[in-house]
This record gives sequence, structure tokens and C-alpha cells, in this order.
Amino acid sequence: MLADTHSRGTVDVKALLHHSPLFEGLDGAVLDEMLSHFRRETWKQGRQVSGQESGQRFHIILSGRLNMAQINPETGRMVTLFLLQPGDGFDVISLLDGRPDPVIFEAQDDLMMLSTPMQEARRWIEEHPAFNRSFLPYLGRQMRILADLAGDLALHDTETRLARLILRHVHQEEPGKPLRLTHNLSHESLAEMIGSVRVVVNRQLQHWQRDGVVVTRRGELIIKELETLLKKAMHLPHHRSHS
Amino acid sequence: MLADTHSRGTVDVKALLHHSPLFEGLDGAVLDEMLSHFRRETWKQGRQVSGQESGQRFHIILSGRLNMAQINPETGRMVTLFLLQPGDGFDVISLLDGRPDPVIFEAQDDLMMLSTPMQEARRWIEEHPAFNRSFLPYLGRQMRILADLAGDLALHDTETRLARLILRHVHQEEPGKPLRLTHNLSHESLAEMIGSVRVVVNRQLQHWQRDGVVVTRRGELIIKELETLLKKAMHLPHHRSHS
DNA sequence: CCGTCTGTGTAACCCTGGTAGCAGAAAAAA
DNA sequence: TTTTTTCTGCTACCAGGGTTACACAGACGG
Repeated sequence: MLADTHSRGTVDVKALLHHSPLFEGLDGAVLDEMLSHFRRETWKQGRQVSGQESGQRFHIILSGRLNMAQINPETGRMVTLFLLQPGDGFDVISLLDGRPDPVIFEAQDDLMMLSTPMQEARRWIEEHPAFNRSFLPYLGRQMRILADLAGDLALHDTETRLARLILRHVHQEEPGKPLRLTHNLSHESLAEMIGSVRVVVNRQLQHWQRDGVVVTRRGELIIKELETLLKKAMHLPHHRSHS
Repeated sequence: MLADTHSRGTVDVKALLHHSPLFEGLDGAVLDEMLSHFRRETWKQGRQVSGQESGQRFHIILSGRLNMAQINPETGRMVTLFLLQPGDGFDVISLLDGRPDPVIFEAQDDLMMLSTPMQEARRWIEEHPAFNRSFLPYLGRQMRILADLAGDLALHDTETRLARLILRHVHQEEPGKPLRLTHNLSHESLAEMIGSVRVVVNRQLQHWQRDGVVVTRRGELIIKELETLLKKAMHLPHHRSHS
């Protein structure tokens, strides 16, 4: 089972899952038992799958990022609800209530993941109460993300939302070195994450650039004045740490 | 235990909880055990409590409605995240991850509820796996509400959002009788629920009234053309006809 | 019964942010 | 290389919807 996955991928699955918010602190034996029911799955970057299609299996991301978004068919616009990362599982909502989710999953990068039938995943939850110790807090975090998003959309302008988004994705390369935005987030992606549109994001970034707050190059964003950004972002309820 | 609550209130607590999405299908004995750790609590209409203050106890609503909202201190504007009703519990997010929620709870009506220390509620969840059979789907529903709200805010205009909101709260009094909006939802409340503002809601309702879609009187909204509302709720961000 | 309060109707204003469109730069594919 | 696609920068345009302000109605409280 795992020997196979080990030999193929570059990822140490068990180590990853032990640090995953979903499985951390779970007994190794139980984890093995779970893993034995998984199969590996890969999606190529850019692949889009509707909640309908993926609805019968529960997935856990091993590598790459996955965009869970809602779409307005009329305008073609999208909002990102979650940007899922290695260790995250989806679709949690379907897992909980058994109904398909009217969302689109889009592979932001090439994806490696594990998947198992929804029913199987639900069985564990019932049979392994220990799983709840990490699963329930994980659900809480996901709900918070949604609540914050909704609050932001209703209460704050695009400048504030963009500032907050960037701060949440600031990457500390080395102490003393310039702060940059985590790679591969296009203006388009940024826009979807704050419920806006590419042009507006670009406009705002240019403003900030003229004011010396940031510097943008293609596919790269360097924060020059963190303080200023923090002030612009400050306009909301409490913000959380970590990333 | 229950005898006491029975004697005081007009509500049959056990019957209510049996139909509550949180406790339905739970063994009567277990339910009694749980209830023995609850104490009764009442809030008067209009009372506001922050997530900080209420954060140490988990509540279950017996009667009345409770508004869980986020607020922007700068502008004073609010968005309703959930309109909680009898059978609902709060704060579920804090229950899950143990952190206080940066939200405001506002009693829409006079409230009767049960409350218990968060720790106690968490203990049940651990000790009574059966509880999960209703609790997890409940969480799913709550997450869906948040996801829909966020999606709506980002992707649809106020007209669409208002139409959807109204349709979600249409009350079928009698077959053949006029459809009305469920009582006590002021324009202000409606606005908060769609992440907008009273003036805009009123403006929209007047438009619809002129077009014969609805009729409004003080504290009352009658739907004349359900079909039209359904169409507006469906999807149509931009159209330019009529004069 | 009268003053006060809360909900509603309406108007003028105007600014954020979304639409449409194009052009150049970089990257990817051929 | 050349071609094609993906990102980015920039402009002109304008409408949705938010802000403010005031008047009136019914409800409420004393």
C-alpha cells in the first residue's frame, strides 16, 4: 500500500499527513489503516472539476494547490472560497451532509492527492472518535475562512480586501530579505480571492507601487512598506496569524 | 432536571430538541443526560452580546431568533452571517476550535435558550459518537449557508440577492392565500442579510411594487408574482429592457 | 392623550469598482 | 527561430449602489 506510494512520489505521505491539520496527532496504526483504503490520484494544472463530478470521493491533497470556487455562469466571474493546500481535504461540505457542492475545483498547480469513497471517509469518522480531535477544529478553521470572506465582501472595499489577502500570503524567505507574495498568484487569482476583477487588482497594485508600498514584476510582488499595508488591512475584525 | 424547565417555560424542551437539526434521532436517555447539564438563559429582544462575552458557553435556542453578524466598526455597518432559530446552537465555530468569534449576537426577538460550558459540550461530542450523526450534517448545512452568502456577495447584484433572500423566507399561510414574507423582518434586517443597506432594499422593493411584483405595507411584504421573483433570483446580473 | 421612537418612503449626490478594449512583454509551444 | 498563448499595464466609460438628509406614518410609553 504505502510502499507503493512511497516509491512513486517524492512525498513522504505519512510524514505529510502527520503534520496535516486533518490528521495530526492521529495514531500511526489508525493512519495506516486509513491509508490502505486510499488510492492515488493526480490532476494536471488547470484541470477543472465540478463538485458534481468529484462528489463521490473524498480527497486529500499531497502536493500542489487547489482552488475551490463558485462561479456565475452569466458573467463567467468566479470567487475563490478556499485555496486548498497539501494536507487539506475536500470536499468537506459534501463529506458532512452528503450533498454535492455547486462549486468548481480548479488545479492551481499539478496535483497529487489521495482519494477514497465518501462513504469510506464517513465510516472512519464514526469508528475513530480520535479523528474528531483534529477534524472538528479543522472544520472550525474552514468555517472561519468562509465567515471572514463573507464579512470582508460585505463590509470592506477592494483596497482593504486586497491588503489583507496579500498579508495572509506574505512569504518570509530569509530574515532581513524582502517580503514577497507567495509565488504563482496571478492578478486574476488574487482578484478571484477577493471577489473582484483583474483590472481592479492591477489598478490597486499600481497605486501602491507609485506610493512605494510595493514593487511588482511579472509573477512577483515585493512588499516594501509592510506597515502601510498593515494599516490599510487593519480595518476589519480581528485577523489571525499563521498562513 | 427537565421537570424544572418544563414547569417554567411554555416550550416542551425535549420535543423541540428531538426535532432540532442538532439532536434529532438522539436517544432519549442520552438527551436527558445532556439536558441535566444545561441551564436556562433568556435574552431580551435587541440585546447584543459579543462573541467574546458569550464565548465560554454553548447555547441552544428554544424560542426566538438570534442574529449572528459581523460588524465594521468604522462604518457601523453589519452583515448577518446566520439567522439562528429554535433548535439551532451557537457559537458552533467556537465550539469547534475553541477560539472566540469576532461576531455580534443580537436577539431579534425575546430569546429563551439553554446553555452549558463549552467544555461540557465538547465532552459530549467526544463521548457520544451518536451525536455526530446529526451534528456533522448540521455543520455541513451551516458551512453551505456561509459559502452561499460569500458567493452571492461576490457574484450577484443586490436585486438578485434580495430576491433570493425573500424567496428563502416566503411563508405559505394557507393554500390559495397570498404569499407573505415571514414576520418581523424590517428593511434594515433584510439589508444586513444581503450585505447591503436599508435605502437600497427599500428602493428595490419600491421598484418591484411599481411593477406589481410585490406589495408592501408596514412590516409586511406580499408576493404577487412569484414567477417574476424566481426569474430575478435565478440569474441575471445585467439586463437593460423595460422603460 | 401627547411626545417619542422606530420603521418606512424618497430625493440629490457622487464615487467605487466593474465593463470593454487594446497593446506590449514574457513565457510556452511549435 | 517563429508563432501562439498567457500575463500584465493602461484608458475611457458609466452605472450600481452607498451616503446623507429629511418627512411622515404607525407603534409605544407614560
